[in-house]
Amino acid sequence: MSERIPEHRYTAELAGRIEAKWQDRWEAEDTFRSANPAGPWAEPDDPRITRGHRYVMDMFPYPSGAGLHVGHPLGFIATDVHARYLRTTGMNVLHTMGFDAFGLPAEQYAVQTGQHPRVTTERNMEVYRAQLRRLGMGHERRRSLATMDPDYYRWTQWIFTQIRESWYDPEATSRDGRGTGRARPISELVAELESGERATPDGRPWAQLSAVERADVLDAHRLAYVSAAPVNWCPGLGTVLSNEEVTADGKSERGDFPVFKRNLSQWMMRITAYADRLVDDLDRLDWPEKVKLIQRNWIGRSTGANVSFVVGTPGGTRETLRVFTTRPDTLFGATFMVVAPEHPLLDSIVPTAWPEGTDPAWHQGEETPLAAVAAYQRMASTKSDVERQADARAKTGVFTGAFATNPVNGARIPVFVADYVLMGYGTGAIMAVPGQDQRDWDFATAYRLPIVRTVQPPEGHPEDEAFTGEGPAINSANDEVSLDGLGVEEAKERIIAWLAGKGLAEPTVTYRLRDWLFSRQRYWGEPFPVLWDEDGVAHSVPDHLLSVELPEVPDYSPRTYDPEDADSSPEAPLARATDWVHVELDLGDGRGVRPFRRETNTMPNWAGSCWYHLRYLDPANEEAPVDPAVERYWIGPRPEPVASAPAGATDPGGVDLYVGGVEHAVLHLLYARFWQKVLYDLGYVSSEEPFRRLINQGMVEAYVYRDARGFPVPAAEVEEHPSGDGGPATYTWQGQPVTQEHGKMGKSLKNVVTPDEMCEQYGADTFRVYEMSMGPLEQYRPWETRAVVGSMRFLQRLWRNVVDEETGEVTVTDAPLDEETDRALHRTIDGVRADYEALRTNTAVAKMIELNNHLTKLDVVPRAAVEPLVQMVAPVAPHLAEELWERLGHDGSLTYEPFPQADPAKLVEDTVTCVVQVGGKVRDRLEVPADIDPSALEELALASEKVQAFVDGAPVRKVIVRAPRLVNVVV
RNA sequence: GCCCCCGUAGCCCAACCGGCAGAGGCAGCCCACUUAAAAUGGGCACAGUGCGGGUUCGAGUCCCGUCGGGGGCACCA
Repeated sequence: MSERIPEHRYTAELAGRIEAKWQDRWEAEDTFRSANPAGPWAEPDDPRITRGHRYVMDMFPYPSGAGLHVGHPLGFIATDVHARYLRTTGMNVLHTMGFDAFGLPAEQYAVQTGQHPRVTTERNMEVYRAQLRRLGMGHERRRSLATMDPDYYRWTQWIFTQIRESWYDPEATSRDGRGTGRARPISELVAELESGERATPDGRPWAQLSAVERADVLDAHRLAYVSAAPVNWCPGLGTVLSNEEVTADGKSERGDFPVFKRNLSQWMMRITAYADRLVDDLDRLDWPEKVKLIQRNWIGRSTGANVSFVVGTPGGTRETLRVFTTRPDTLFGATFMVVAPEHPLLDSIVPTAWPEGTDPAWHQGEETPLAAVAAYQRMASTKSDVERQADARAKTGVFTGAFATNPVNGARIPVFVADYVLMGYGTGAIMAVPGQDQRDWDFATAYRLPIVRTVQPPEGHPEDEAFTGEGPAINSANDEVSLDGLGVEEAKERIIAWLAGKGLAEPTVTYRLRDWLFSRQRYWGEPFPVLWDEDGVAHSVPDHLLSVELPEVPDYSPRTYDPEDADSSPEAPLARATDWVHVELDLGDGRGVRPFRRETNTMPNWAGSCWYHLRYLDPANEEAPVDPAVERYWIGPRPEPVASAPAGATDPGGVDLYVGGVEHAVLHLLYARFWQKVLYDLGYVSSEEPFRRLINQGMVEAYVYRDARGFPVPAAEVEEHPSGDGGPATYTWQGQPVTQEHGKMGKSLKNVVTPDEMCEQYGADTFRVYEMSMGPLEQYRPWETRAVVGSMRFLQRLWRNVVDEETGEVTVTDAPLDEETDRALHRTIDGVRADYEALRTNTAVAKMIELNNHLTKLDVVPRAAVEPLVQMVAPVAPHLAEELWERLGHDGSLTYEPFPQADPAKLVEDTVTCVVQVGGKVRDRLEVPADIDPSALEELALASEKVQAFVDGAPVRKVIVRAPRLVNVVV
């Protein structure tokens, strides 16, 4: 250490000592402990219980082997600052941190290093814990959890069992009595089937069904069930994936491997049963509109009607072809129909020969329709979804040889098969209305099919395009009903009513959302609490036998394949643990000890994060995932709905503040909402939503510097050369010019900066202040190490305002504040409180710097000003604040010291500067009493010499007075 | 193709209900301290709000168009 640096200067080194001291102290004193009203940790007498409560939460991290870079803690610091602020208001504040320890990244890292995932994950968690501790996080340690702990996943498995042992009854009254639709125990369904109150699918009495048949009936209702269906198979990851985990271009979200559709038997969760509530309840949440929109798009609710068409078969019988349409009003314009290549009706309606007189262009060069359809199906089946989308422009298809009858006009219309119709949406069949749908128009043009407009396009609408807009119906009448002249909405209502009267249509809602594929063929996840008996019937593991612990296996790495090998099949690593798989158990169902085979799939990593917000509340509870009274206290509905909620909405409950990245807009946030609603329906929780308020923190980006070849160069070694004339700066690396751009922070871009480096060079408090003053929490912002020094200087000045750098003596005076300082102090308190309240930490820091700079200019710093400042700084720079607080002569932590109060009397100025405008332009400024009368002010303004000069004798048309700040003279 | 968000000093960002464009920080320049440099402290300068219209007494703020950046959905019937 250089002897010229004053001994008691606030350097990184001193900051480091202070920070370690207070971190030890907080831990030893359990400073951040919050109180529970009930459950194993009940402390109902804690005075905070009745003073209000706040639950502040972060999306917990994956403990990856790479550790944290400076971008990761941004949200964590923001919630820590907010939670620390809230504690100064006397409230009971819950803020903790856990780990999303299961899942692909942890497993892949373990595979790379050749060690058990538990070992590497434990180690990574230790690194994370140390890094977060070093940043001064006020997390409540006893509430921490990791999803891989058997004590935790015991309850994940328990919840799975609840979901599997339930079914969705759309007729049941909802729990709040305001609507219909609720999950109910499967036992109630069994009772209905047993008593005959509800008929079995084929009408036989329940008692006559075999065990397997009964299981099939129940599986059709269970909220977690096994189904054989086309799923996303990702050979590169060796597992199947949910729709949410596949990107729009058909790659795995993690790893970017190709994904193929394979028909496989997999576990599903019936999230579609909750589609309506998942959409509707978004209105009751205080979430970014963007995230709500993403969820609405993903669920993709669309209302319309199913309409039945009659199709003749080669055997002379008639089949019904049902289509889904959002535009039943255009039915008179339906001139052909299209079914998806996978449509089951194709087996029965395709004739052996082409009908007389059909256009040879429809035959695709095939001798018979059977051959043409088979060839087309073959072609379509070899194309992946991605390829089908890539060919989106060119419409292909073949005539099936079959004709349907348009129910409104009896027209005989041809049925085509084409891959622009998807089996997975609606009914897999459409009525094609080329006049009002551009895709149908394109197809009709290519196949020379008739086009009838049934909505009048406006003038100037191109002749060769479909018209999809609003307009009066035309060409839409038969003997019984006419739509002509009606608008789209009225026309829809009238035609549906007419069709419904004949049993040909019913209003229908369809969704883009599919059921959630819930099984994975990986090792590092929660085992399913499911046993298969010798008949192939699945049974839930009884609750008292949970948890079903992950077995040790000789090789836990999954079997992965050539990423392009679409024909490979998943193979669960747990299947290799044969001793674990085969068990003999008594399920307590009266059938005694029987042999079972354990389910060998594991849950996706989303399972653990679906309910961790509940477990944080009551982590030591061994009777339930969470004590109901504890849940109700912390996250139960509040009396007032959120501000953005529509009239009449009630508060759904949930975490008071949840902060995390927007990348979980679907996935985690959708899945967690679904589980919460099931648990709510079953009566285990009082809150209908997990997260009442959500904020997406922005990403910390970093500058990327590239050389002439375009390769990134180490950002830390780049030199900046400001241009003399105020223009943009230039940059060099080792003397050669390099270009600057924004990018992510990452190893390959050579621009990673870690929080550990920042603590080393500046201290954790400086790092926290810098991150919080870079801009609004939601915003993306570039990291700039050079700029961190500004935050350091602020804390240094604050230190110096209290402590003599040479002697270490406290230098504050007990003299009263001068008027200016007093006003500045109260203005700052008022502003900073509001900023903390609204999570505008960047402007809070600016206000504190301003006050501190003012104090710096005084000869001696008054205690009465600097003590409140230290308190205000505490949420962002907690260690420094604690240290100064102690040196100022206080005992104990200032964590719970009440936030300073602004005196309203000191916020109002005696005199203010009034701006006088002439024609909207500022022409004069007047010092006036703050409570000046508007007419007196007007008089004063008009009397101003400068105003007189600009008015220049012109007649004054109007004077706008906004006392006391503004007068505008209009001439 | 459709939808959403964002454009303010060289850079990161403030600006409440439409009312003086600037709170704070970085970089720059000057000064003090220093043998010198760094660090530190003090001071100074810098934009009329991407662009074009409109509403208004008055627009960074509201409306329309346009350009640029970011994101979501996409043969969804």
